[in-house]
Amino acid sequence: MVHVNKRSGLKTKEKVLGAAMKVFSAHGYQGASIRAIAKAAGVSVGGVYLYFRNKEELYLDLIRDRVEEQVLLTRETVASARSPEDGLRAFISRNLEYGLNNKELILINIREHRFAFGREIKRKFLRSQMDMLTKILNKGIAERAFRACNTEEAARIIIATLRGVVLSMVLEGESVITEKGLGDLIMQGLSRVEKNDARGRTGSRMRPLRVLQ
Amino acid sequence: MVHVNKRSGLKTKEKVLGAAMKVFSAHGYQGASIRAIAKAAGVSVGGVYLYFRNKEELYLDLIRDRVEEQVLLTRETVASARSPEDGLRAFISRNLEYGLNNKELILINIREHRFAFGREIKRKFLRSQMDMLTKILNKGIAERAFRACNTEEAARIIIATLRGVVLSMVLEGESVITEKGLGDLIMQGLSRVEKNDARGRTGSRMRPLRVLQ
Amino acid sequence: MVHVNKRSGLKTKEKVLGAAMKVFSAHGYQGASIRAIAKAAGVSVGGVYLYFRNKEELYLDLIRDRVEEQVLLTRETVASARSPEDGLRAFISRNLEYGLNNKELILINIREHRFAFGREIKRKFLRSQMDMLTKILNKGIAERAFRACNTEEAARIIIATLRGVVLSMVLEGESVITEKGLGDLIMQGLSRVEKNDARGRTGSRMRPLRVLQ
Amino acid sequence: MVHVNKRSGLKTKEKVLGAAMKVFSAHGYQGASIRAIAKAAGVSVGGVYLYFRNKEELYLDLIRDRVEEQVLLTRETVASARSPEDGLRAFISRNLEYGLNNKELILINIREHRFAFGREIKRKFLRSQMDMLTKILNKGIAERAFRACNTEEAARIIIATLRGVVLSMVLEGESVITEKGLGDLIMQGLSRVEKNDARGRTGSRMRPLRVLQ
DNA sequence: TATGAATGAGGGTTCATTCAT
DNA sequence: CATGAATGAACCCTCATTCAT
Repeated sequence: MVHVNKRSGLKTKEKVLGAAMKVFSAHGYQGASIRAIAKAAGVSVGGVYLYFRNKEELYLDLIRDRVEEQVLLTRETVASARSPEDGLRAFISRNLEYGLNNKELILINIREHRFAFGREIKRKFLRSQMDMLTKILNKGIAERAFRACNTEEAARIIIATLRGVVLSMVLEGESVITEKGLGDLIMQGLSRVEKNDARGRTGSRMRPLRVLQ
Repeated sequence: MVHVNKRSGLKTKEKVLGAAMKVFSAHGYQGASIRAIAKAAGVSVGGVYLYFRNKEELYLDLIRDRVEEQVLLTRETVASARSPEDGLRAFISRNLEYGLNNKELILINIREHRFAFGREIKRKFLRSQMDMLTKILNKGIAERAFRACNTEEAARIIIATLRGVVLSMVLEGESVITEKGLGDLIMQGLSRVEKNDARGRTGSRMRPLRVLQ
Repeated sequence: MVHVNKRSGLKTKEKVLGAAMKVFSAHGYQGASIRAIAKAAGVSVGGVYLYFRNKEELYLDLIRDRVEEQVLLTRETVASARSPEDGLRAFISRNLEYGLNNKELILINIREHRFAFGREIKRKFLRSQMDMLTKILNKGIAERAFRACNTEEAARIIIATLRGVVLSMVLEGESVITEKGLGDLIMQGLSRVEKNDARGRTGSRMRPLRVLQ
Repeated sequence: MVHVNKRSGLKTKEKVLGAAMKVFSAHGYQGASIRAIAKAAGVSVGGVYLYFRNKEELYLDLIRDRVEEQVLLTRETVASARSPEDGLRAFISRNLEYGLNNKELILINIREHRFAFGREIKRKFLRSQMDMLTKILNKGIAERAFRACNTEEAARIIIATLRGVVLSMVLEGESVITEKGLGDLIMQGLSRVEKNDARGRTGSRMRPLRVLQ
């Protein structure tokens, strides 16, 4: 049962990575025990340490691969878009798809935010996402497909929204939100009134935020 | 024989709750040790167990209080809105404010999602939020202030968006997103084209999501 | 069984120290497990860590106390000697006695020599021994009780001899060597020939040491 | 089917023994890992087990060889001495030399004294040393070169002294002690007074040892 | 012969929980 | 009510040993 195939080394490493993904996402970094990961992988405890120097490195290996893959896929998807709107929809679509296919990773990323060791990877990922998105928005505004707005802010909001939606899907098993509904809301908003009324909104109540301390 | 207000009983419990909030949010559920919480509260280890049966119950007490408070505040805020749009903006505002004032709780809630014991509380909270929001949306559509749409879906998206935005603020120290920018995007969307074109969007590329397995 | 007495804290610490002495000397630093020490002390594993931050500190605490005690006792013993010869015999006597009463410590000290953390303590101990001894020797030579010799070297040899003898007693359960026999040999040597023949020895074969490399 | 000298079998065994000596002496028995020994020997982990059933046996093989060699060398050296005093000096010289050339072994022998498996080897070694020495002493006394004394005790003391001196050299990097100084002290002692005063010493203070328990 | 991936017992250490005081 | 010493299971990690190749 030990000689899965001649490259059993690689096989084991992958088994461990797969199990780690499951266990990390289910119990968090701290809550995940190497024992549990090893058991889930059908490997001995020592076996895990054959391929990863320690728990931290196993965790890092895990997220690094997935994040890089996602960056590449998104870039490629967006590049083949025919128009800014198409690009934005593709961006949304790709992110939703990615989130649904990597639920565990989403959770891990959010839950372990305080770990210095994962920070760098996440920062780079966020920056790459922001870059793609602002490019799309700027192009859309230039082509008069999108209304003028603070593209930095809009990009942030869209990314945050995607994160929130994916999170809902992961945490609550959300099934109501559709790709189209989300795209439509981001494109058209809720308001029924004619566009070009940027002034109008100021009329509504705008309570200042009260942040304690 | 409970001496509720002998100046000591309640006091200690509150000291512990306050300390627990700090420690849980700083180190996560697993990373927080009872010892650390007790020390932060200026109480003995045993003292903690005088008011909470165990770590889990302490955690539950913690989130229950805050969640209930938030539900009440939101309800009240929304109730005093003069129009659906006002109500929606107030809802957004209140949630952002709450998130900023309860960063730790946000994190804890997301990070410890796997705990069966927290599920119920969160479910009730989500339902209450959804109820308020769909009411606002339905009223807005009826009053022809909002365009027709799947209110259930829209409400979910808005709640997810708020969660995502708060998360960005907490995790990345996000400072670009403003309450107005967020409100505007939700109200008007990005598109510059005239409204009343619900059919139009279909023209854009709509890749079906590929979800693995 | 937990409340040995009101100062059970101190009691436990001492139980652990006693057990540690036994286990460390029996199995060496590396070979001694905290589990074994705890068991020998009749204490739980966690109990050990209540009084010592870690294994290293436990070990250090152990040797520090004993070494200091020995230094003081020796100093006192030597101080009350009436003559250099008396002083030397007292020094020898005290060291033998100490060695026999602290067999474990002797072993530990020798066996764990490579540990940086014990070095300082031992160095200070050796220096204090050397100081006392050279003082005795110098005085003896000045008083013409001892023959002229390199006191530094002689002191070293005597200390080494004591260490070797104690070691024999500890390792082989040596019982042939007596305090008197040892003292006599150090005082008079083996030779039957008259003294004042420092030149004579050169006659004997003196092969130079061949140290490899 | 043992292929003793197929240029490989013996070679590997020796490489391992050499590496083991280095690693054992540097880290002690417990601190030495088979992995480290294998690496130092340029051999695979499994390769070690081809020639030694386990760690213990590797250790035993190691000390056995060296000890036997030392016994032979000493015997030979002593045999060629022209007088008892020459023989004693040669014995001392040989032991010092051996100690300096086998520092690791010295340490290992002392540190791992608890191993039942090493006991026998050491016992035989000690007996052989004692035999040689008492023979020299008895002959010296018979020839009236040495003063009358308990030869068993004197031999023990001398062996212990040699062990102590070598230990000092190994542990503290002792460089003060010379072969001549040591020989002189053993031959002549410290005392300046005329010899043939075996009765005299009784005058000095002779505190009885107080051994606890 | 020789390799090195794999195993799992055991190492040091932490921490939720209990309970005598 | 309050304390904190004590417990022991569980954590991460190492390493002697085995065995398919």
